[in-house]
Amino acid sequence: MTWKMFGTAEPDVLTEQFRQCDTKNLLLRSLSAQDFALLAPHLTRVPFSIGDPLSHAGDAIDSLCFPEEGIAGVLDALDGDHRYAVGLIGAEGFVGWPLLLGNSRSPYDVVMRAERGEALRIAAEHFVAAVEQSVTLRLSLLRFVNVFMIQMGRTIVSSLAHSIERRMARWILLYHDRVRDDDICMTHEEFSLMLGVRRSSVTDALHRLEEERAIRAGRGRITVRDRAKLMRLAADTYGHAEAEYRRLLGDDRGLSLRPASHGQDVAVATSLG
Amino acid sequence: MTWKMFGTAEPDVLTEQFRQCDTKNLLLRSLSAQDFALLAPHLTRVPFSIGDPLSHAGDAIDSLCFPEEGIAGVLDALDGDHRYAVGLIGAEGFVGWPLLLGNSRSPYDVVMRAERGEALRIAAEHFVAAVEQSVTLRLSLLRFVNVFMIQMGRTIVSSLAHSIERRMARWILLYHDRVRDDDICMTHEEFSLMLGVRRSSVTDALHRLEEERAIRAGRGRITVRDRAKLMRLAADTYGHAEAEYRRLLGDDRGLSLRPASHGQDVAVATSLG
DNA sequence: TGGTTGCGGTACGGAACCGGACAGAGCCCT
DNA sequence: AGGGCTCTGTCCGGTTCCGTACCGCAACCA
Repeated sequence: MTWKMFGTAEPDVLTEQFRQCDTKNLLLRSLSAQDFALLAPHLTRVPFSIGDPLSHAGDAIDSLCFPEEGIAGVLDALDGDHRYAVGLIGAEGFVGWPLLLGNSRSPYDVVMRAERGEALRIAAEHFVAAVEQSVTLRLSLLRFVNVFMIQMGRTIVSSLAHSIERRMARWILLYHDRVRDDDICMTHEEFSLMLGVRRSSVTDALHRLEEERAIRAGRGRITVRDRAKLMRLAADTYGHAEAEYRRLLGDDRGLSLRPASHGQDVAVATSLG
Repeated sequence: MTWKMFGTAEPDVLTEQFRQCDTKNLLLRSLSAQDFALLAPHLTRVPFSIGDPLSHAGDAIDSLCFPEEGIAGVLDALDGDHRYAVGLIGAEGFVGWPLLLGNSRSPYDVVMRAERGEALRIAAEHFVAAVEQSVTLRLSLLRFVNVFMIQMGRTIVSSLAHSIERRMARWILLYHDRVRDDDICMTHEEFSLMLGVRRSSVTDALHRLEEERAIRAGRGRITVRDRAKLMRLAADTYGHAEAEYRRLLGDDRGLSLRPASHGQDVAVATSLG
């Protein structure tokens, strides 16, 4: 009797109606009941595999996704060869925000970066109709856009000012915030492409983080071992955007990203129970 | 009988009423007459000197600025020491967008980066009231926010992928787009702080650009000499955000940033005549 | 006119990181 | 068990860029 019953196939939208407590997307859960009701009739749960595109740079945005499980990497490309990560989006946000900003075409590639992802999808026309009806709905979604901009700003300054090791610590934390357990499924090669560094530089940086006992590295997997130490290593590259998220979208609604101290995501776990 | 009559002191808001053709801010000019009328009664023209803050990180946003002359540098700080540029805003946009995104506090320092700046200022409460009244007004402003996000994304990938020389070419173009003549007033020291590189690296990069005859360098000033060559040197770090601006806010209203080819800003000049 | 200050040019050693390459180690498939 | 593949660990020289320092020059001011 959990949401899993909707999981695999795409059901006829009209026959299913999501309840707000059925979704694991924090942004949707933070909405008022009325605002959620504007979106709910048009939501469809869809599965994603690693590498699946959620949106493609230059294409028209015909639907938006509210991730429930997994991580969406937002990538910008230079002339089509390498693609670099400008940010990450998980269950705390949504993909397709340019539509909210009056741009019907996606400026970025957005790609599922976890082996098993799930998202609630809504068609663009229904989305636009809903946000035009409700000021508060629009505001909640725009607040997430604001937080994402802050995350991008941090990406800029950390890439300008800090070593690969510190930036790695930051990205691992960004991933860790958005997965259930402590495992991050990603190869050094994928990390290197997203961070814009050499593959073996990733290897070296991970070794140093491992020596510090902050993580454990396996083949195609990184396990967070000491989150507090990672945060110390990431220093001021991490935490600002997350605090803004809590301030703007979290506090008064009992939601949060993974809490500052190490541990399971209590807020989500209890509110799901 | 030009707008200059309003220039120096701050006049009593109620006694002056801007006409749309009186402003040099491209965003305001692109609005419909009705949308402009919502803002106009509350606009005040204010002068800025180099270094003047338009907004301070963490502070409440009590007013917004639509630049007419000069350039606003958007800076993010790490723990208070160095500040790094994440983007530039001139007459094509406005400062204070977080308010539009449901955030009443500025995430960034915004500082005037030209010796003589001017902007139309509006109090936050009047701004909010106006954008809540008009969907089209809100959309135009949000479109600018969208373009600014794209500019930030480009800042990320260029800082990850490209040499100082190329990134310098990009920033010079970003400045050049936003000033009337071909002179950019900035010391190597200021450039180095904003780009997050060593001061003498700026000197070296400028020398190389000068050898290519793309610019001329003077004391505290850089003069654009061959814009086309600068664009070739900047490669794909420049042009994407600008094209999006034209697509979303320019084409159908006869506005544009400095055109792709070398020359004076014809569109603005003629529409002002 | 001469001092003061800030800006620009230059130099040097060292650190970080790159590009490329290669070998071993883990994993899957047959 | 063995073959093939991907991922990881490691090494090389070379380059970019940093940190620092020093000096000359321009602008400003008394």
